[in-house]
Amino acid sequence: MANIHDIAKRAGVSVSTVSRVLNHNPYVSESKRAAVQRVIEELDYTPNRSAVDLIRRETRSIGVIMPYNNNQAFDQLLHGVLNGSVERDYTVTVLPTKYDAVKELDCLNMLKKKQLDSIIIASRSNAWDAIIPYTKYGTIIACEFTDHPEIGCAYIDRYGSYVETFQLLKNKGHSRVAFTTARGEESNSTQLTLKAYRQVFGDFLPEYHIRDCYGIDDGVRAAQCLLHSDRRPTAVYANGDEVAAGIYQYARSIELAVPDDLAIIGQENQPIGIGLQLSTVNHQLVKVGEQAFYLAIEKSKAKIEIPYHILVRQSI
Amino acid sequence: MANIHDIAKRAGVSVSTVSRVLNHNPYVSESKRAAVQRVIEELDYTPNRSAVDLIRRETRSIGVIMPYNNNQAFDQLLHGVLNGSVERDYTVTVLPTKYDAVKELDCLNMLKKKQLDSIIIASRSNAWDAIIPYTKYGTIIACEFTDHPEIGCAYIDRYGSYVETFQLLKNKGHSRVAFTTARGEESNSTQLTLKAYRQVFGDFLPEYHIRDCYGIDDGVRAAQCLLHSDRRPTAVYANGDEVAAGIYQYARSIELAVPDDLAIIGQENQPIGIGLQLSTVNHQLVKVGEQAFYLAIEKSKAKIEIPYHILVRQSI
DNA sequence: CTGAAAGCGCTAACAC
DNA sequence: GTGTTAGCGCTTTCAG
Repeated sequence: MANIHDIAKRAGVSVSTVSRVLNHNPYVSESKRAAVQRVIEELDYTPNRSAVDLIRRETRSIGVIMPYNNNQAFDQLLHGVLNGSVERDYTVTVLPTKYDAVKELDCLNMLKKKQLDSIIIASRSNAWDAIIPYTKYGTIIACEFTDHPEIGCAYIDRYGSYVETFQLLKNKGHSRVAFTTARGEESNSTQLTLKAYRQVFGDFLPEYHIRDCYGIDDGVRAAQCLLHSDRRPTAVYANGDEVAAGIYQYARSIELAVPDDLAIIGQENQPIGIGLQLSTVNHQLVKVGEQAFYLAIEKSKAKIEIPYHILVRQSI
Repeated sequence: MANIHDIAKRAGVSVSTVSRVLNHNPYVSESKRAAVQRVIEELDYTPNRSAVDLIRRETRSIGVIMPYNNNQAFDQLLHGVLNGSVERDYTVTVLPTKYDAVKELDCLNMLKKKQLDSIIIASRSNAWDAIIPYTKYGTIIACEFTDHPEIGCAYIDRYGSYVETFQLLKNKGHSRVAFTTARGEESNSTQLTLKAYRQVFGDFLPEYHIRDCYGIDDGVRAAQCLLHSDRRPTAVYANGDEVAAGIYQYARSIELAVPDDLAIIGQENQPIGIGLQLSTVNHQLVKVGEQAFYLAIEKSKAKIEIPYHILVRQSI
């Protein structure tokens, strides 16, 4: 493969001139520019990206830390990041961690290797204290709120969203309200869900909290646990529309009417919920991803809140 | 940031020795190795990845070309690729093209820039003739069969799968069979679907082919077109379980019984189909992705077929 | 075992 | 405008 010297020699100019035409530097005569351009095409030359990155000290590529990629919510987020990357000609690398804290740190270390300019954390396992030191090596953007000054945030007011949703259910006369979460108390979302629940309803039966919910099948499992209880809940707030769909389906299968016997509301406005006419709260994760991307490339430490919308359809 | 020279100086050795310990070269005395190691920790040193890539002439990172990331099928494939990458310590970059042929070529060009060692094509817009030239710069793996000797393939026998599915429907007594596809004739899958259909049923009513189907809502739309026709189909083969779910739902909403009034079979064994007990043909896209990954890192040009499975559940 | 030295391919002062 | 030159941070002969 030809390099910049080959081009220079063949075009009868210096490497600086070649570099200048490559980088659209205006201080090149039209004749030399044309000559260089011609040779570039003749030799089918393309600059070596590693060499450019090395000397420029940046890669124009960013990473997205997410536990899984086969998850609707993370996928929406990634979609937003990709939208931005296409727009601004960045490259995005997906960094799956499966919630392994050590692996997560390895990913952050790519900043130090100068392999990535910045990293967007869709969800994390490490405490902020363990993450902060890496801000020394590159930009770190969180998709949740944290007041640490070194971290830019594109976040949703989850606590507000959860409180508002539970309040909505309460206003509709529900007092026995169950809910599902993905992870347990180690998760920020779960913590906020619990806090919001207590804020609205006070204490709750532990059996009203179903964990490890990700997809439809988990929703079915949740419904099985919930709907045969003596104190069957009259409403459930699911942590995603797929989970909500599973609950819906199981409820229907045992002849419960939605929303009369059981009100259901999900999250993220996913396709399946649209189809089933399930109410949902749309956290606009695609927008969160887009915003996170822009914060990342601007090396911003701003805290940007993305508004959420509660969509009331047939299921509550 | 410290570099290899700083480490060498401070440890009282040459850069070669530092490089050796970095790369676990056995020809280093224990004492020097220890000294170097200590300084590396003292100075919190990590090798610069661009410099390493530049001189090694490889990046240990691969790209995945896919039109969208918010698509269940591509997502499964990507998931497989990521599985492999975690295992073998590679990095994966997602290259969304939105089926823009020019953008697709730009992505392939990352091989030439030496930014990526190889590229997996999940779905393409360009003809093979336009793609082949890039094999000169790196490994290209396809997730479909092509007999070109320069391209490694991890593929499913789609034609066989489609024929078998249509035949299954025919054996069950269906003669009015409709089907959905994502893209039109420019797509390989669509072409094979049409070919398989003709093989089993001979010619068909154009109205039995619904295009642009990706999610549940497209399934609903397809059902609306299909189910009010004079020659209403008695079965439909959907190009994904989400689409199948949309069809299922609409059918139920107009009081059609599944499978008695309408048989439905989807593809990819997606969560929604499991929930709805829809029959499906599982093309094992995660395995396709994993296999594609291994072909990529081994720079293999092998053609590996991944078996598919027809899962008969309640809907046919 | 160890070190000197020659690059990898490119950018960016700096001098003309 | 243009060329010379000094790196960027690393690996890898090649001698010793």
